[in-house]
Amino acid sequence: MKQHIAHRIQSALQTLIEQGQLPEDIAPRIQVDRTKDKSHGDFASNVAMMLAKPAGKAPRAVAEMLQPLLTDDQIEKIEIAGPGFINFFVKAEEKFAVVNEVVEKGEDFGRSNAGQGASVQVEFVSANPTGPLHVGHGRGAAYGACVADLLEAVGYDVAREYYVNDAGRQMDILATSVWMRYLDLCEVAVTFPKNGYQGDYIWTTSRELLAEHGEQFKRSADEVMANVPADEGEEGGDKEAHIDGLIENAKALLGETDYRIIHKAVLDVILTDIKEDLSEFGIDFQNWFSERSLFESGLVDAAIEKLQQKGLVYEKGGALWFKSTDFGDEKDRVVVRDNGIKTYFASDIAYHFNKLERGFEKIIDVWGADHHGYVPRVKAAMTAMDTNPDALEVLLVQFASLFRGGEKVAMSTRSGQFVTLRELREEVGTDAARFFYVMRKSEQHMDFDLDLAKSQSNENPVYYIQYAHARVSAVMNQLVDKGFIYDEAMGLANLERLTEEHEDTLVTAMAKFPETVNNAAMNHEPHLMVHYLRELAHALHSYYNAHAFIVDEAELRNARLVLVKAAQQTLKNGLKLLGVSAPDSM
RNA sequence: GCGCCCAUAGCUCAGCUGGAUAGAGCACCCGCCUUCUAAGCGGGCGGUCAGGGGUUCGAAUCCUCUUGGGCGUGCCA
Repeated sequence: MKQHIAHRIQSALQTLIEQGQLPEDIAPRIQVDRTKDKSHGDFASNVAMMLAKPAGKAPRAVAEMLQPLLTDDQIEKIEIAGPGFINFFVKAEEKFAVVNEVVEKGEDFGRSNAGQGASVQVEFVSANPTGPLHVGHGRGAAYGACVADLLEAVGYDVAREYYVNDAGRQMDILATSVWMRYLDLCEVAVTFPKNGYQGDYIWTTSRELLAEHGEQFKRSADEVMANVPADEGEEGGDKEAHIDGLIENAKALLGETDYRIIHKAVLDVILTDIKEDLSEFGIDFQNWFSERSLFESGLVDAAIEKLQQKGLVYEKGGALWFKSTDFGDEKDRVVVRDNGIKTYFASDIAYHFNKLERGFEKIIDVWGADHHGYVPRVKAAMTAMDTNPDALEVLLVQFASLFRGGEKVAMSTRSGQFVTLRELREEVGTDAARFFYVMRKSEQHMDFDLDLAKSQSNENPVYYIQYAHARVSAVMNQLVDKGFIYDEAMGLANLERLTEEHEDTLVTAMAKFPETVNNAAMNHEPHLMVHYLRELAHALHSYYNAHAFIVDEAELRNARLVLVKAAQQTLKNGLKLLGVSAPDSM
């Protein structure tokens, strides 16, 4: 409808230009908006005001020239109001046509082909596999999932990917932590390093290793501790040097093969847990991309080599630097450290190059906002690698703080003192968690109120929307109890019987759904869907309170029922996009 | 210091790419269940859109400065 009106205005302007009533060189952006106030009709355009100056006429005069040219069989009336707005009142039968559309399309209502099948990769969560996901990861997970689902709904070919940081020092610390626990189980007298990973999953893995491999990895305490610098807390101790010493010994004593078994064992345990956790959270990835695979397949070396050939790499202080300043970064960045270890950034160069090599037209990375400084250097690398940096869009998600009883829940990743995503789901439920995480604009800091998310009351916004959905189901049950049979065809044939104000409001809200999906998808803003659904639910609740649906007269009854069922379907489709269930009873 | 983000009702936040009288929810006050679920509905209270300047028919929205917060600024990931 919006586009239809825009076209009408376009052709009306053309006519006026041909008649010489408007200068030829005007090319306004035709803007048609939904009105906020019903007295302003259904749609309004500001073209007259935009054209006032170039046309050398008063806005209202321009509007009056346009008005007679805009009449249409879908428009009830056109008014000129305020400073020069042209207000369009759409005919009721046009407005109610959306009910037919919803009935026809069902769960596809709201979907479109705006993306035209373009392939998009959305990479999100990508938390280091060094432990279970915690609530901090939850927001990125929920947000990324919604962005991906929304893009899919508007016709993009979406691939969800989790980048597994399974290479590097943190993983070595993890593997060594497991080994130390394993040694403890073997009754070797070793002290667990201060910088090691705590947590049950470390013990679990070490027990599994012992069960499966016996004492294959057992070494004496003297061997394990040989030449290892003192740990923190001891005299002259340094926890970093200490753990690095242990890692070195672990690799030397166990050999590549056995060390890898432990490394892989703990990685498998953690990844399995993360996958299960996310799946229960309603999020499934098409691909889990291993950072290690980038090294093993030589892609990291190839990327560095490519930069070298282009003269974009130099050596300084024993390290290898990438001249990212040539591409707008603040300073050059190290890709290979003086100890020969490649940086995380080096694998990221290869990774982003590889993403585009795989044929994605657009790649989206969802990162924590604390990584925002990282964006320029990745884009610089993409340019240097002869790939288009504009193909990458980085979406930043601010942290969420948990509040319980009005108090901020203190969290630190140190020594397992954090609330896990699983605990959160168990405490507030998946629906509330998904909903709360995307309720706020992603780049906004947010306070996650546990008590509110948990509360089974009117204070909880999730229930408000779910309740509206359930209510319609309750009405349909009631219908059967009263001995009526729902007749959809009769309802659709009698939509003109729906003349109440509440019915107009409801149907108008429903008509906004497709554009809301499109808006939320294109702008990567799932919170728009949250706000929309609240509005739709409100329209339904108000209608419910004002009018009985199950009336004696069959035509009116079925017309009302088909309307509320369409509203229910719309609520369901919207909730689905947020990963929230649509219950039939509560 | 430099860079990025943010500031709207008592609280938590919307405000679509510049539009008409700045909106919700919660909290608070007043009403509505013999009628389809009251996890609901209706009404009320509540604002110098952080502050100054600018752009124009029109600014919460765009530009600029100030103030006040958050984050980043590693041969960490």
